[in-house]
Amino acid sequence: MANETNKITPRSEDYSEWYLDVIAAADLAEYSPVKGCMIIKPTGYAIWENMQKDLDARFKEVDVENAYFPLFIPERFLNKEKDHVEGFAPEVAVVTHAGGKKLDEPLVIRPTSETIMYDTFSKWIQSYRDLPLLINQWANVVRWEMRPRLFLRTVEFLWQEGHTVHETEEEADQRARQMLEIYKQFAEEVLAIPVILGIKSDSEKFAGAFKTYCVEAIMQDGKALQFGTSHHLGQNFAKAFDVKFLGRNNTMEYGWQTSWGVSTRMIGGLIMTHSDDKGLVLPPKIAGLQVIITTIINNDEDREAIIDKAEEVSSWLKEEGIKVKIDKRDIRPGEKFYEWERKGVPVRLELGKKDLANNTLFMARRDTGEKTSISADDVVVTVAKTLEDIQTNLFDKAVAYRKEKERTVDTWEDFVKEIEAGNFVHAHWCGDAEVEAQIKEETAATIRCIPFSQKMEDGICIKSGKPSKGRVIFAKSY
RNA sequence: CGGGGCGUGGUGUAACGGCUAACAUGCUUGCUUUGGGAGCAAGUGACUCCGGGUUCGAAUCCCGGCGCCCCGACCA
Repeated sequence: MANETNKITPRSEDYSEWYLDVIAAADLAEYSPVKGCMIIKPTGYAIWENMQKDLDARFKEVDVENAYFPLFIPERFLNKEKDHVEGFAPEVAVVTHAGGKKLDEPLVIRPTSETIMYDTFSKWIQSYRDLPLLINQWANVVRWEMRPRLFLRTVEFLWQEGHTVHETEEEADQRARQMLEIYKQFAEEVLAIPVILGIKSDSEKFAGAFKTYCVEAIMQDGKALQFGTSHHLGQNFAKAFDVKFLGRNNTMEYGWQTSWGVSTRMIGGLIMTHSDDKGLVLPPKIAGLQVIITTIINNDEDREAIIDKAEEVSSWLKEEGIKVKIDKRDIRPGEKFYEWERKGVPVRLELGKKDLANNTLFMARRDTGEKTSISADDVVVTVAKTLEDIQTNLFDKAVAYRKEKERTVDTWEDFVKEIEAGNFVHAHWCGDAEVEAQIKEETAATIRCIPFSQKMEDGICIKSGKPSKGRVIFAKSY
């Protein structure tokens, strides 16, 4: 472990250090020898697996199927869509040599798979009867980013990318928004992260997209995190890759496409939303381990009885589908408590001589730190209810926090002040990209999204003074 | 690529240009312990990142490398 003393910098002192300390203390990940790449350790990967499992089930419910496409993309594929190549050119890794010789055509390591998938889709699709085509892929992608940050921005990352083809523009748009909604539900129900849905301004749009919808979340330092995106690609890629079909009226038409994805970045968001200065805090629904039973053994006579009881309680909980483990290591209790706290296990049950005598267990919850003695007979019900409580409490806390950080301003002075203070600011914007760029230049704030919840109201742009029809959300972001 | 910081036992740190490079922690062994990071004892462990220079003398000062971290531009 990077930091054996496991001291965590308080959030108030240095947010970045706090974030890295939590990751180290919970043993989630570390940087690899290849700069910018990340090694995800078992503890961290377990979280990813849980995310995959839950999302996969949600995708299947809306008829999306999994497939896998190659890691390598012929360079010419990328060049076919103008905005796409311009957007990704600076950050792609290219293989020029293989098999001991120079390749005739360089191979790009996928930064995303639109191009290679759509080349294939064009062969799969003949008529409107082949539509909609709904494909998802779990994969790694590589983007040579300038500055890495564990989970939030690494050179190689794991993600899920969904790609669909539709007969009509409306259907594609609907699908893009449907997947966005699924991300929202997943974020809020499972990760307990409240999110805002909206559409990106042109300058923040995905390279090659017609519209980019997004899911934005707010972290404990007030910065925004793009949690996920869903793009309505229009016919841009279809035209570039010849994704055509014979329509109902017997004419050839280009498909309407979408793509959508979430990545290991979500783990970063999870950490920054819930964790505290003692370490990781995991919502029960995503925790690899929901309950840890720590034995407290004073002398050898009690050892067997305590362990037996722990095993018994553990089996009751397992029967209810609760993920539980017993820590019977022969070390002092405090050491165990601190360790599981750092790792974010939602509920800790302590079992010692006194509990055995009273037929009780001592229960501590990670989110509030609250400790109570509970009856061993009711342990299953109590723990199940507590897990639910923790899930709800974490979400409510995050919602309250977001509310606290949201501001509505009408003057440039207030805008600058609130952005400085690390808030999410609702403000009028005239829609001019140059004004947007100027605001970014002066305050480091970007338009996170034009929220779906935007109320249409006349106003004047905070920067240019020109008329505006509604407020957009500005914030500093990761 | 720019700005800042830092390289000393496994880890975290200390040491005015001057004694055998110190302290904490870890690890090993033994005993005693166990309801919030235990105690005692003995042991283990560092060419002070590399290369040069200044000096009677360098972890310390100078020059040059290399590496790491943070901040910014870029981004899921």
